[in-house]
Amino acid sequence: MYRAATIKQIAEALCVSISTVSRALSDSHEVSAETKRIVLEYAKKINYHSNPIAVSLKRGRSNSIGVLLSDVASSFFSQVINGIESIAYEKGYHVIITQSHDSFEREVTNMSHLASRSVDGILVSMSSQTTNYEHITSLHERGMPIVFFDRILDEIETFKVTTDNFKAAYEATEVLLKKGFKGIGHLTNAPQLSITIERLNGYMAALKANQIPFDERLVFYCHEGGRNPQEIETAIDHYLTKEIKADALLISSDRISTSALRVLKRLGKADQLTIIGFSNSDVIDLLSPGISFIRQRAFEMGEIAAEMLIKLIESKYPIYEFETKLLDGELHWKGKEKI
Amino acid sequence: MYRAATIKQIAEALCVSISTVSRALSDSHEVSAETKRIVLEYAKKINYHSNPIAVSLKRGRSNSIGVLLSDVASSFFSQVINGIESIAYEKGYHVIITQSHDSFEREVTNMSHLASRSVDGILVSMSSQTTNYEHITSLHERGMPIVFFDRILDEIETFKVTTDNFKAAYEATEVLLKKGFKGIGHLTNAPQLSITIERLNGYMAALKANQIPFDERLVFYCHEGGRNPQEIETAIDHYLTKEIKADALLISSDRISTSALRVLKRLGKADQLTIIGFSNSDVIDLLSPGISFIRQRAFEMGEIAAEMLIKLIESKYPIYEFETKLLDGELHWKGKEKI
DNA sequence: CTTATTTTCGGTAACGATTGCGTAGTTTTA
DNA sequence: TAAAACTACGCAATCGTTACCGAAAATAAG
Repeated sequence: MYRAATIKQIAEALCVSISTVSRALSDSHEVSAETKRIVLEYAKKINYHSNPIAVSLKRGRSNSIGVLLSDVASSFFSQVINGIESIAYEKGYHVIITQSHDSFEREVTNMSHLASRSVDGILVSMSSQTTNYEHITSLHERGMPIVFFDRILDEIETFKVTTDNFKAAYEATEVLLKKGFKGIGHLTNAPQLSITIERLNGYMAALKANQIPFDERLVFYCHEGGRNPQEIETAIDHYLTKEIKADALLISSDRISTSALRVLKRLGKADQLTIIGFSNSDVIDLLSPGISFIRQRAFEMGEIAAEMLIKLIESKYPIYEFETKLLDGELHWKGKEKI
Repeated sequence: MYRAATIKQIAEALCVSISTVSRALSDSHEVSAETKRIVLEYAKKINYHSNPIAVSLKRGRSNSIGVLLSDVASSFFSQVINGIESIAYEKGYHVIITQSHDSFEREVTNMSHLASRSVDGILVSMSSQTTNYEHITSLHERGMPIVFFDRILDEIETFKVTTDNFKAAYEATEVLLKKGFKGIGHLTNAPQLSITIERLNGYMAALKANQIPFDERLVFYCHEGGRNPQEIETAIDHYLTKEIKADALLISSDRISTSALRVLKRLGKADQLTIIGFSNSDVIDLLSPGISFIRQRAFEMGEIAAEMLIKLIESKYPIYEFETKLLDGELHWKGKEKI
């Protein structure tokens, strides 16, 4: 088996002490220029690289950050990861990805797994099933740096970054109203998620601003976030019943948007419901019938989250001032006016 | 700052030696049942978790695997990651993701970054720009377990898993021929990639089997893999010229397929070229005009790759028999017949 | 030419866990 | 009852690195 070179080997070969080698390699002023040169030269010759595990043990830091999200195989989250990775790479951190698949149990085990793996900090986007935050608060209280992105948690005071969901949902609803739609349904995610609440509020505010009474039958929650196709079928059936009188839908997630469109197409009723959905799919513009969408600045969100976390990790003094950064969604209207 | 509990603390609290605590925790027979009970109980009480960094240093293994691929924000690769992560999680490994963005330099630096991070093994899908394999062979020769997936490398003898690209391209070409298309173009990736070569061979073999002479003007390589939209524009322009007489395209990647479709739609010539493309997008069925596609078993590929790598890592004896596993692509025909 | 001060380096104790070896104390065997 | 064997535990080295402390040289100050 392959054994890497160590400073001990260098020390023995050059007849100097281990300390001197260590200092020479870290360019300490406590070692002469000549000795440095010799050590560096020999280190390069035998292809020495410091053992990061030993350094981690010594320093109590691993230079890696954990990411906890529901699913990597989603256009939104994979773009976020891309952003996270770009910053982490730049600052010399490793990214360790774990998926909850929106399961509470997996979120809890992943969380403790990451903690026991001594990551220096964790980026979290909540699972939609989570209603108990004990696993996060306890870790946070014991000093683990945590930054929330997308699906954030009000209960914990720290840095957060998410889309301005209120505004995005408000604007989307308003567009639909301006285009003449009367019965705007809101098909959304699990009710406990921050993004669900924010978007619902934006939706309701837009209705109110336009003197449209809120009808709670027009709101449908997908507790499984659209993982279960049956859920979407039920939702669409619901909106297509005569009493509801929905003519447009504001849909709160990528998966639900596309699933809903699929169901409508299969039923041959795609023209009955105009969809505007949150989506970061890179082929959304090619869909037919074209659906309008709100694109989130996912890559940027990943970058900002990673920057916030690294700032938290590397701060010499405890931080008490936290920011919640809101990113604007980009609304793309592709539909027709309601006649 | 948060400090985790250590066996030393347990030892002091219970007035036993560190060795005893360590043995009790690992359920050694050299410690009495009573002592074990006391230690385990106390460990649980103070929420003790062994420090994996210390264990890694001692054991010379980190229980983490590195992944090197071009881009996480792609439906195919994100599904592969999903598969990798599911196996790794199950077997107690961490997954460290790095992206080359198809840049040779990033591939080299990521590779050495992963190696110096002492991952126990690496899963590699080659960058499309890579033509020099020194950074991989040298690491492999020094004993680093490496498994290739998707874009594999013949030069290195190890486990590999990829789609049966020859067969998939052969079948796709044959379907087009059976449907009556005469001028089948092949719009593909960078020429040095294994998948490019295999697919080209499948394409050519299908032509030959149907007595169609091969016309090299019908093959167009996207050296940047479609990252540059201009590349696709040029390609489509090329296929739309009269001399070429292409009426269908076999496209070798997800990004190129959708970009090509976008260009065609913009030109209003989507009906002139029937597309069949490799794609793992989960909304490909909703596109219009509908394009036919070959779906790769991405999740399964990730699972298999991770299993192979962990087998390699945990094998007590050196392995000399390697397998290259080929997964069938799933062909979905959505087009019309050529009149 | 002494006495300070600086430069340069070595010894050694951590970091947290594992493990071979030694050894009391107990039990088994002859 | 004495020798042998076993049980249950402690000591200390080790993994590769860093950092504190001390101490020879080398230089500067008086």
